[in-house]
Amino acid sequence: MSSEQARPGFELPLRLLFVFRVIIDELHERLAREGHPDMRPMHGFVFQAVGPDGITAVELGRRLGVSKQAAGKTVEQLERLGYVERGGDPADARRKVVRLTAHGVDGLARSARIFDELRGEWAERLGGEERLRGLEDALRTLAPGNPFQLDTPRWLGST
Amino acid sequence: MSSEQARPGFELPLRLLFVFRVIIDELHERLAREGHPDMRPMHGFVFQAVGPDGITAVELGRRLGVSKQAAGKTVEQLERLGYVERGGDPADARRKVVRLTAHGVDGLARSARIFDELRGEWAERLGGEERLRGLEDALRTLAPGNPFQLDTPRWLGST
DNA sequence: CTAGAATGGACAACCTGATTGTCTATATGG
DNA sequence: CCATATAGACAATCAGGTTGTCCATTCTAG
Repeated sequence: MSSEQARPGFELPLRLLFVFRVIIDELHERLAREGHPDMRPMHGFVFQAVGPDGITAVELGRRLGVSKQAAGKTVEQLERLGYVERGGDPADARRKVVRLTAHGVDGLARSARIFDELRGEWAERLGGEERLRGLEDALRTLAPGNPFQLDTPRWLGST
Repeated sequence: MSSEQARPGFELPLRLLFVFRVIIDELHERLAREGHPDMRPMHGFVFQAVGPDGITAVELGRRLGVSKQAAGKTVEQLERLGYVERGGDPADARRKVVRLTAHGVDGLARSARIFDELRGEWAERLGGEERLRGLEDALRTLAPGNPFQLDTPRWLGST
């Protein structure tokens, strides 16, 4: 009985990207207000990869899906911004371990807190936590894998 | 009665991006099999902007959120790949209008068809067209705007 | 009608972020 | 103990984007 007009197939992917952008923009707007105006969308992924134990440039490159040189340059920038620092590994003189500074830990913690706040707002907007869970579940159903390993940077860009 | 464990706020955005990637990868895998191995994620946006009437480099740049020079370079590449061609505008000697070639129209049509096929598969995976509509509606609720104007390329990249 | 402003396009220089290739130093395992 | 693998540094290069400049054409006020 309903009108059952077909929706175009490109709507879903466009919406997915658009909502992602809106969310990330909102996150970084709030981060900027809380003392992290230099944080960029990619930094969260890097911080996550660095983790509490630190990481080497080579391993970071692997996780992010880029060359070790590219990972090294990213680390240099983050070092300049005061988010990470590099130190030698006493157990292996070849390795230089990248670790989060206090500032980096702060940025990571604030990101997590803001994401959780935002999640509450999304749930409210959708009319309840259940709806939000339903959304997340639907997305998991469509793409069950682990969404973490992101080499996404240049994936989109390549014209 | 349910366990009600809190989900982290970063799950949703990560899932959104991940599903987007999976969808776009699937699209381009099928496009490659159908004679368009050179099409890239960005091309769809460009084709859409070019449209049936053609467009100038300046206008394309505006729509894509990049400089006219960048838009011009993109057009050069698409021209080299045989997707578009440039011709003069008899009504305005300054303008050079970019138009889709037959090959470009074919690519655009196949993209639309594949997206629609994929949409059917997603609906089935989710357990029905209604579920898919619910997903799309939820995304619209979270970010109501027009998802089209995408300057997304370097938005993510900026380290 | 015409002079000045606005527009479309081309060209050049430069920046950034990535890539590959090469080199050295250090570990590791047969 | 030597051969191989690994971590990191350095250099050259590339791709995609930006700004700045210039010219041709069109539009618009006087």
